[in-house]
Amino acid sequence: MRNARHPERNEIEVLSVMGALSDPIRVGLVRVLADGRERGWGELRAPVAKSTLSHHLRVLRDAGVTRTRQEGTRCFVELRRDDLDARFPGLLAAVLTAADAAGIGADVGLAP
Amino acid sequence: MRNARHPERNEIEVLSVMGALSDPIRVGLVRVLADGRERGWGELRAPVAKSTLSHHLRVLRDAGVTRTRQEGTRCFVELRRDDLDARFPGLLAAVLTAADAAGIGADVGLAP
DNA sequence: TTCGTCGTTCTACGAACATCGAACATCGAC
DNA sequence: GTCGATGTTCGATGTTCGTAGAACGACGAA
Repeated sequence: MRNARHPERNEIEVLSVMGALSDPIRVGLVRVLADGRERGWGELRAPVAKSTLSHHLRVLRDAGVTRTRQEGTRCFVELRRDDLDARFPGLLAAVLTAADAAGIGADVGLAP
Repeated sequence: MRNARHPERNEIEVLSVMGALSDPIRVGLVRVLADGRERGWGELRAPVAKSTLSHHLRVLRDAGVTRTRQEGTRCFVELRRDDLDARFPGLLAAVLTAADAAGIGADVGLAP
């Protein structure tokens, strides 16, 4: 959003990323974004209130996991895969594989 | 830990592991154990009270990150590297590399 | 301008967490 | 049996987290 603080690639901290990826909703969001496509905020579906979804997206953004871009009145979210892979090689892939196998965050998805 | 519950390899959950590895003290403990050697409880040094250290070791154990063995009145702790690598390939290595580079948990060590 | 949409922020609350000191249980040594 | 060492557990405390609803600010459309 407006005061969005996206950490630079070399400012991304592993503890923050681990913390961000220890919640099922947030892992679900990452899974949805894992195809590399940018998604509109309103496209995202999660079993939580709007304010809670905003909170989770903020945690991901602050940790450096996602990037949020504002365009007019709406936002687009994207996974910072390149930055994460460069900084923590193998981490994202490991989490995605495990989450996929366990079905974690399966209740997070996209609008029909 | 007489009632120590060590999850089986296939019971280890990625969210629990991520949560366990999102605290600097616990990451420091994992770094100390990363050489694969089993360590005595009393050998471990961390800037927290004994009860707090016990708590952190329990979190790691419950998550399946470490294994605790009791021998008489003392305990020995060990990293479950094989199980973690088998279940979440690349995860532990990624975290250890990042933690090492950032000096996370550097205040955790071994008795002289 | 007025209205409605979009997403954030504020406020609040219960749950979970990190922390400590004290009390406890267990075991080996004397 | 008694003592000391070793970890765990309990109780308390302050903090952080996940959650929701309400209010807000920014923008586009009518």
